[in-house]
Amino acid sequence: MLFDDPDIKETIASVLVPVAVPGAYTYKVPPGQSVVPGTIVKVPLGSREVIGAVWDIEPDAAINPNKLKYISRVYDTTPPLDKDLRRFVDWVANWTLGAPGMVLRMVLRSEEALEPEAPVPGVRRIEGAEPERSTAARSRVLATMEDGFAWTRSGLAHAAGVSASVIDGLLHHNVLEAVLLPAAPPPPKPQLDYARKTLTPAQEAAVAGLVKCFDTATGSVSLIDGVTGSGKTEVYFEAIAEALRRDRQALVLLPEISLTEQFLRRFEQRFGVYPAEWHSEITVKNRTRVWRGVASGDVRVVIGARSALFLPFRELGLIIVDEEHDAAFKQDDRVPYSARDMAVVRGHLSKFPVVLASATPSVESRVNADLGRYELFELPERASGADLPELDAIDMRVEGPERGRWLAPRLVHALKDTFAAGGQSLLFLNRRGYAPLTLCRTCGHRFQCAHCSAWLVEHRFQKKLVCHHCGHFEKVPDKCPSCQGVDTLVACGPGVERIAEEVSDLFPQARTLVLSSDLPGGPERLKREMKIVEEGGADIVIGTQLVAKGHNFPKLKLVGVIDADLGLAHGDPRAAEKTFQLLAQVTGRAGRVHGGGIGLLQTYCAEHPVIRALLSGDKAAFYKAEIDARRSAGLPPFGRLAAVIVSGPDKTFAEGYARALARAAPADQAVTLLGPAEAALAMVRGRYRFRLLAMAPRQFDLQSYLRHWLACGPKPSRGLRVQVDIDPQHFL
DNA sequence: AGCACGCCGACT
DNA sequence: GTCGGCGTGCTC
Repeated sequence: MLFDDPDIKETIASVLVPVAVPGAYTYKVPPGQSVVPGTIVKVPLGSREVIGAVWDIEPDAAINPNKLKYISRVYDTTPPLDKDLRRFVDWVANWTLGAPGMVLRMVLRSEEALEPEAPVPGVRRIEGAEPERSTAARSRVLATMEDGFAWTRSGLAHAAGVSASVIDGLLHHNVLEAVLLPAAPPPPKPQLDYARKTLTPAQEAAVAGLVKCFDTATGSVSLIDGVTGSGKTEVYFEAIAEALRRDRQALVLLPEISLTEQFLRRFEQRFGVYPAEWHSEITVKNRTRVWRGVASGDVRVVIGARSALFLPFRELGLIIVDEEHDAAFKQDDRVPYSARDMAVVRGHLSKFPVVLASATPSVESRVNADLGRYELFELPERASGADLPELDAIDMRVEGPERGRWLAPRLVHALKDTFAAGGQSLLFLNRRGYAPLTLCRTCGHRFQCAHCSAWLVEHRFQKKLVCHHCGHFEKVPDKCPSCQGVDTLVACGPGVERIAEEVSDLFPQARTLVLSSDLPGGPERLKREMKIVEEGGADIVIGTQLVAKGHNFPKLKLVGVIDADLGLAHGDPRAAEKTFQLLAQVTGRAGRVHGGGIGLLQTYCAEHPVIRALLSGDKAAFYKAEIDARRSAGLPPFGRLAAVIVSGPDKTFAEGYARALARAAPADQAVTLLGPAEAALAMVRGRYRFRLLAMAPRQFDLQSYLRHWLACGPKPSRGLRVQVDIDPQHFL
């Protein structure tokens, strides 16, 4: 036999397996089979079989040849992963200090897609055959089939307006026969000139600039900074059209699944077809279809969540990251990566343009634009010509409401006027529940979470006290657990439920609606209510941060922010930035379509740079203040870096890596290497911008510092975890 | 004794 | 990431 011949050396290949091991494993290639780098294979690993990809066909001499196993299957109908994608996987693994196999796992997320496409079962008329007994339903089916073509069972039932059992009956009586239809045809291609909109001069300029980026042989990054309603989407569409014109695929990354739906619709209006959709909640069938289509090139445009960045595009030529400042682009579990940053990397490796867009860019992107690393396109006006909302602060120390009320008189007046004029108002308060703190007026007892030190938030609708940190909840007791006093508990401070109470008190005739993620009815009800608001079926809406993005509210005239300072006081070094982004987003919704919007911010510190920048509309002032503030706080000035936490048994490797990073970093990147205990302290003091993912269970010091953190956050797990939060721009 | 659970190393 | 081995501690 061929492979017994000692003269013929067996071919071996290194294969990346989807497990957390540092590198590729070596396998023997079965005789008669051939693989190339990128070929997807199935290999035995321990007691199971896993999907992996050939990473290298160089023999690795270090492994005992007797230990080598055979590749058990070669997926030769699936195109091998191309060089750029393999480099990208390695790059991300290297950046996140993760195992390359774990990154590859994100690419191979649809095992079904590797099987050759199965033909679809269908039915066809047997020529000349007539049913013994004809019924109305049967005749409708036969009439529908007049053209002689084969149909799918459910498609035919639907078209003829009968149930599938009628078809089964006809099959049984040999009037129809079962046939196999060729698999679904590729999806229709977007039509470049289907409905091109007239663009404003600013939009045209941005489009022209982006089109030029396609000629940059090295790839480039652009930042579109456009106010809410400035028509960023129309600009993306023209960039996408350019990519398609150049026979390249395009990818649009959105931070949240809930935003995809309206994006899909708008894409359809522009290009006449729906783009492919990719996120964790699509069905297995669609997932398979999109994965295959992207790899074959049949799918030209994908709209997706961060995981879409790892799809095996055949000829990707553009990535657009919408709402680039959004923290949802960061993945915290498994491989911790920032999809926005890794999109920049993927574009760099494959030399195509990447577009970051936001009405409130992150500080690091703004700095990159200021330094000329990114092209900057500004869209300062609304595309509809509507004015930006007029914003004003209500200083609660001067014109606050009476005790026990939360809406300042001026805001109440504005609500009254807006309601009288038939406009819609939104009261924004980023605090779920009725009241953030409950205490006993007799003994001062405060309700605290048993698992962490956070206050318990009263939820009056649900009659519960809930910890918003870890999810713990208990029933609202009828007497104080400390002094046994009856009816002594008082709610302190407002939550959306309490604001709603005040609103129905003040405006009993108005249609009010609370939008908060924790209300009974779940996501479906929320979706319905969003729609009601969209259609103008509510006069006063009280909402938490989920009203900040997504749906467009055309009738919205007034936005009142209840506690504009909320979030500014926290230790989070990004607090100012996050607050600015959130408030700019939510107030930007007022008068978005028809203009004439008003925003009122209730605040206790009207001089805060965030509030001042919001009121003046001078974004540049905000960014300047923020960069200065970080500098004087000893934080890395450009919002890019921060710290590398090293913990776990394999410290040597991570420390070596961290030192190399520190050495390679330019002078403006204060890379700091912290041991676990220092890291814990630094985090408690809010000195560094990093997140803790997990840590080795044996790090006692760290655990005692962070008991609270651990009680609420991710479970400790063994092994090495390192979080690097550094802009990769310098390392490209 | 029997097994549930957590820890840990191995996986080519 | 997943499996299997092993020790600990608790229950039918």
